Amino acid sequence: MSFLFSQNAILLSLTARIVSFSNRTIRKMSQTRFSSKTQIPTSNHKKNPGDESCNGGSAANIRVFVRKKRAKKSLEISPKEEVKAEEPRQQQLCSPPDIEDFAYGKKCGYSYSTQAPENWEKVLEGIRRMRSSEDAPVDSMGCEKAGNSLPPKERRFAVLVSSLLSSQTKDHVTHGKFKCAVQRLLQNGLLNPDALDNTEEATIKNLIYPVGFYTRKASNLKKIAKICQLKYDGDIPSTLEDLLQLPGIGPKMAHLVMNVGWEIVLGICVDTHVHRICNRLGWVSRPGTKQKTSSPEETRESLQLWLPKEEWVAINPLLVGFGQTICTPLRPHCGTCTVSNFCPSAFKEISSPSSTPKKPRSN
DNA sequence: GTCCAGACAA
DNA sequence: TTGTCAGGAC
Repeated sequence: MSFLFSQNAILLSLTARIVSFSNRTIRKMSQTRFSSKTQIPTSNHKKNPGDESCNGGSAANIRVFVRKKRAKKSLEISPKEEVKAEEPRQQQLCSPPDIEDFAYGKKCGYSYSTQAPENWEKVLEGIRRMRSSEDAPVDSMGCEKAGNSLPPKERRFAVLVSSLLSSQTKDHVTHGKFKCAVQRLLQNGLLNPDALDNTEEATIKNLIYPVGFYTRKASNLKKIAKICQLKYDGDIPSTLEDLLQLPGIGPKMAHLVMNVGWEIVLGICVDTHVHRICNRLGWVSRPGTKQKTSSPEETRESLQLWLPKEEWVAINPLLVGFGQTICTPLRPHCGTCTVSNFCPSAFKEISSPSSTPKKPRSN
């Protein structure tokens, strides 16, 4: 009984996590200049095309790692050293950017627009107000809430596992299933790499069912556990590039885990909601054009050039929740959106007849 | 039948 | 770039 209570307590205590984390991050960022490890990792650091030297997380860098990852036919232990040997890094060819320096990209000769869009602060504030009720699925789930009461190493692994399980799910339908899956792993003592590594894939699959793509996720979880055991002493990788080497971890997840697991802000975690909303608002564009960005990675690169770093962590849950309830992919509820007057895309897509925001299901 | 969400393979 | 993955809502 007390065991079950403690499990529930862990899950319940997760809610406070993101608030304290965001506050800590903002405090930390306002107190310190960027160390080499927390460089803003955008391509605006490049002095010329092909110069990957400035940071560990530019979109170009990520594309290189993703290509390498895809080139691997086997998903076994990642060739971390090999990758690093191929691409020796020099630190910081460009000077570190100021948080306020929106023109930083221009300084480095990059062609993305570095102009902060007009009224972006009013829009963000308006979205914050719309989101104040915290009724979006993202407010009650999310990997940042995982393993809050665990020791740091286990908490980081829990964050990684939760990220993997929660991704690629239709949130308002499946977030209950996701939470149950994490809880089942926890209750079976499987929220650590050692146990997970020694558990049959079929068992993991049964425990995480019915989260989306459970078969592939079970397989990836086991591989990740093995890699963490063998290469990172039971911890998770601490750099963006090493995280990207893990099976099933792409740019979005890697940034999320760096932000939440390691509390190191290397970039904005851009998922489909952030990507869609930033484009609808006209906040991002393809380099040298006014066209919409074509991928979340391109959105991240463009957004990072002007959005102050204080907002980098908070913008994801803010826009994800907004995208889940009001600025939905299909039939956005422009009628109830209080910032539609600032949105160039408002009322241009077919709105739902009622124009009322979709309430997330509470399953 | 279409959509969703992110990684991956072809 | 496109299809696949899982399965429920619409």
